[in-house]
Amino acid sequence: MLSGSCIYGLRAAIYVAAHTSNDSYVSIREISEKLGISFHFLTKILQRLTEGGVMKSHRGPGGGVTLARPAARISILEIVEILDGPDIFRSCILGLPGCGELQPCPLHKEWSQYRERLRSMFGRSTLSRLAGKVSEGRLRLADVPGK
Amino acid sequence: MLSGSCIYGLRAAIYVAAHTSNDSYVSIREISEKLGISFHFLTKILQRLTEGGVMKSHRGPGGGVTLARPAARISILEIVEILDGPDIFRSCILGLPGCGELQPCPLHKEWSQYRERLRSMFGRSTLSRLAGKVSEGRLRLADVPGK
DNA sequence: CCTAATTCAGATTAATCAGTCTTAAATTAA
DNA sequence: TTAATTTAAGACTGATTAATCTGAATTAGG
Ligand code: FES
Ligand code: FES
Repeated sequence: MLSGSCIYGLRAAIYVAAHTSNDSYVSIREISEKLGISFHFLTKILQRLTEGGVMKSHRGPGGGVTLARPAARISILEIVEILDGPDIFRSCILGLPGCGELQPCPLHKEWSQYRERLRSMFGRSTLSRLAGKVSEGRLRLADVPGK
Repeated sequence: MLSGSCIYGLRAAIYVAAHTSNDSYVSIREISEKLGISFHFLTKILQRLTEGGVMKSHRGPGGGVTLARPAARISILEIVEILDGPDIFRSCILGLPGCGELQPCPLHKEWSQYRERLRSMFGRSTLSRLAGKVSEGRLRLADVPGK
């Protein structure tokens, strides 16, 4: 469903939202260790989120990344569209070009409906709500829960 | 969402359902040309569908593949699970192991709901209904509609 | 029996994605 | 100014998937 990069980016973003307060920076090294993601790989993914306007970064001691906006105004839809491209919510389930514009495929009616629901569900899921769940509840972001 | 092989397999299966009557065989060459899919690649995909019990094949002149059962009793869910594995409707959206068994991730509640809806939608979509749409309506299975 | 048509099987290549490694640039603090 | 810390950038390797190619096995028809 989602690419590996996208999954890592989402988990990292939720982690940052849950572990940052008033614009403090979290180092990529810490995120990679806590979530069990390769450091260098994660660096590139977070760079793309920074370019995409979801995060901002700072170099040097005490640096790292943090959210570019309040977590309540960042949806996972935005992150998914940055990392996997905006077409995953627009493309044909049978891989045919021009879904919605040209002749539909036999699954178009059902699929486009479902696709739109998933999109809006992603749009409603903000980082603050997800991070809140992680902080308060008994939810996990990594295989071995390292808090 | 679905792998390339799976998309090809679905389109081919719908094509067969729409172009076969009372157990006549359709050659893989014909399917590959009409749908614009590499012949040898499609051969392997249809082999897996044959092993999976969805199709049966016959060699020699006049041979080819055909559905192993009436099209009304083959759902695209079955095809997807053969070609992409049964886990795509069971796995965590954040890629964590043990979805539904271990601690849930922050998106589990929403995701597992939509996942189940998609699964049942696929289960309700039989080859006969889809092939019917293709035959009667103005729907397409290939980029350049070659009937 | 012979030939053409066809699926089956395996090896090989190409492309994409995931992950690693090395070095540079920026920043902070002593 | 120097050293330590951190992200940025790019080259490189490895794994998985997609696609191609070659040849064998099976079958129908003359
Ligand atoms: S044309 Fe296939 S889903 Fe829209
Ligand atoms: S644990 Fe993530 S979707 Fe179930």
